Amino acid sequence: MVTKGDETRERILDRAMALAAVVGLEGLSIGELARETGMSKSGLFAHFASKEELQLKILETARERFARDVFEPTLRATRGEGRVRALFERWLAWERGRVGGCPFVEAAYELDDRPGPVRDALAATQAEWVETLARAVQIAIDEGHFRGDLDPRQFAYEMYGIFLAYHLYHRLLDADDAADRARAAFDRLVSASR
Amino acid sequence: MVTKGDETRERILDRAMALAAVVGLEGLSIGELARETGMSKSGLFAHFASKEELQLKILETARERFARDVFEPTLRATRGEGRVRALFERWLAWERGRVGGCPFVEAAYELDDRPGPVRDALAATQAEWVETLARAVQIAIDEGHFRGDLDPRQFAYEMYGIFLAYHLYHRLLDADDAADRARAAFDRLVSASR
DNA sequence: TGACAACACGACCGATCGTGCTATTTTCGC
DNA sequence: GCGAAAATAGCACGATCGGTCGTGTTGTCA
Repeated sequence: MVTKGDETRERILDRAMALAAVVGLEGLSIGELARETGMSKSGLFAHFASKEELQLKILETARERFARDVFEPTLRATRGEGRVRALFERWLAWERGRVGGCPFVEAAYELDDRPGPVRDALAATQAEWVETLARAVQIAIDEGHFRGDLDPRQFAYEMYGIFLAYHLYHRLLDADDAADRARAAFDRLVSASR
Repeated sequence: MVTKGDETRERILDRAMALAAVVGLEGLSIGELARETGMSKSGLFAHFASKEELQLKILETARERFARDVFEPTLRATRGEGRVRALFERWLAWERGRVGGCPFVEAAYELDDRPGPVRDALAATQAEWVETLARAVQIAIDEGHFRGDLDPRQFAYEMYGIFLAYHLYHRLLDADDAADRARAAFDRLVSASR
């Protein structure tokens, strides 16, 4: 059953995820999180043995929500090119929909040079996501929507790049044509793949 | 003349830039930087009035070196497509050549949601860089290397995306084909622009 | 309803944070 | 080589860091 503890735990992770997207997984402090959630620091430690475990749990939570909001809904959409397009649009919406942008991207550039279990976990989820993208592209090839000699992993690479640029233009440069540019780039990528 | 103070100042900024590329501009601590440079904390503070000023100086230093190592050498290269290609290659080399990757990229995703003068300064340099790229593309158009109806800013956007993906694949995913993928994507972009 | 586990708290630890102020050393023009 | 000026160290500050401990409160189930 779902106990009281599970609920507060969820509440904490919810705040923590939003906070981490702004200040980073490393910049997130237990004291600040306690203040934000209206709890005591020691109250938090009852749920998470250490800051590192909290960071891992944040990533895990983000992973679940990403799967729920971005990936899974596309399984009901058309296979092939339609699904690839749906993945892209939902990915953009995922970034737009949360304060601080995509927590994975924020963490990626923060942790890329800091060895440890948190970095490993993050790298694993991102590698998994890249594979997921490549698989969707492969299906589009099999369906005959995309060229037979198309490299699915190269497609995933470029798709990721378009997303990263979108993130930067949107969040740092405050460019309001960021989404237009992203879609234009993606359309070009798709067209060249047919 | 160049005094003793100027030298240590340079030395400090050198270390600080490398350090910040790993732990971030915010994660960089005065104490750690003092230890790294073999100075006392107060000794550092004689050079920088505050941590924020240090961060600004780090960005300024990075900007100078980027201009010197990436941009300026291309001015002597061919105009047009050749220069655009040279910019891309030197950009990749810039990332490869320093521990922690490109300090601008690291800072970009760290500061995008933290208002303040440091974020503003960073956003300004990146907007400037994007404009520089777009200008180089415009020249390639004028030279007849690229299509007349090509949007230089869209080109710059996609070029930036390819770089960002390269950074992520290289640093986080440890993909050793990161450079190959980047060049393949860039070649595709250039070909489609002719 | 009573017993027990789950949960949360306040107080506190040593370390480090960024940042002052003052004293000492080092450098450099004369 | 002397004296002023620049450069650096020493030391202390309040705040906060991640984390521990003992205790009280509260929810859950027999």
